[in-house]
Amino acid sequence: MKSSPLDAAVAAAAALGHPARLRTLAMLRSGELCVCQITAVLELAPSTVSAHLKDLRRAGLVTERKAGRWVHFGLAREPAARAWIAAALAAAGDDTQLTADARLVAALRALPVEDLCRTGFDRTALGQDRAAAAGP
Amino acid sequence: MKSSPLDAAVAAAAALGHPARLRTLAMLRSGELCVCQITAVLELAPSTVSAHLKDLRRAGLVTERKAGRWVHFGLAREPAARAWIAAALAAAGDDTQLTADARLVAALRALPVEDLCRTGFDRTALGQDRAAAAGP
DNA sequence: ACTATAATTCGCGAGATGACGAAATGAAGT
DNA sequence: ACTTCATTTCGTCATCTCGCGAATTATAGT
Repeated sequence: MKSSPLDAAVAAAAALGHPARLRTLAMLRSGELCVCQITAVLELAPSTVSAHLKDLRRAGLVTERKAGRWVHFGLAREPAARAWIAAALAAAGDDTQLTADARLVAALRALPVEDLCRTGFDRTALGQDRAAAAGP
Repeated sequence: MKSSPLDAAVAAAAALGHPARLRTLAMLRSGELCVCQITAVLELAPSTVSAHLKDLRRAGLVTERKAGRWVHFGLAREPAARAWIAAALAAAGDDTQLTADARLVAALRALPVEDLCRTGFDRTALGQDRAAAAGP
């Protein structure tokens, strides 16, 4: 397997060239997330999200950490990866979609992971107090 | 027109996610080039190169300047574009393909454009002093 | 006008990509 | 062992991408 620097750069750029993957990277800025959390935000099938995360990992943009039943993903810490992500997110800037995702992620983090993965996430509860969302 | 910052970033990344387009951007670091010059280096059909350049232009990574019969392309000067290109070329680093392309471009620039576009470029003319370095 | 030619557009075929649901995998909890 | 459930893998389908050659457009020179 010969993977030239050019191929690596092309792979990284291609991985960034999809809204779901770019949104995922933006979400991970606030810390690690498990697949079900990312799935809840993107509103895609779990298998689809898993495939996207696989792409990001193969491009070296993301790290994978298995913790029991869940798999947590985080931003890769290699300089090349950080440069790519910085460039991409600087270009995306203050996109409304990304900021909405970030808000949703913040709400998600306040919930126990188990509840989220089981039931999905009720997006209508966002505007209100988080305690209400944690209720019945 | 519905072009969010996220869409723009995705488009830019997708444009970078192809070896021919990334090689083109690398070539343009040394200055403007016309389509036939880029075609000579990439060794693709003119229609294919034209399509790639269209992609790069629509992504805002490249500028187009018509000068008589020829169309000259150069790197876009917008900050966002420069950031993308810098990130990509830093990641590609000192790729052998890119350096070979750069050498070929240098030779091309020494020729009058008319001769090049007419006959294509005889790559064996480079062979005298460069074939050993370029490999078989 | 006429020709030559740089470049683009068009149409097509082959292959890659992205979405999904169903089934398989693997780690906890009972 | 059995069940539960988060995640992945697999099969499939629709769509997009990339390459080419042929036809078209546009500009320069005669």
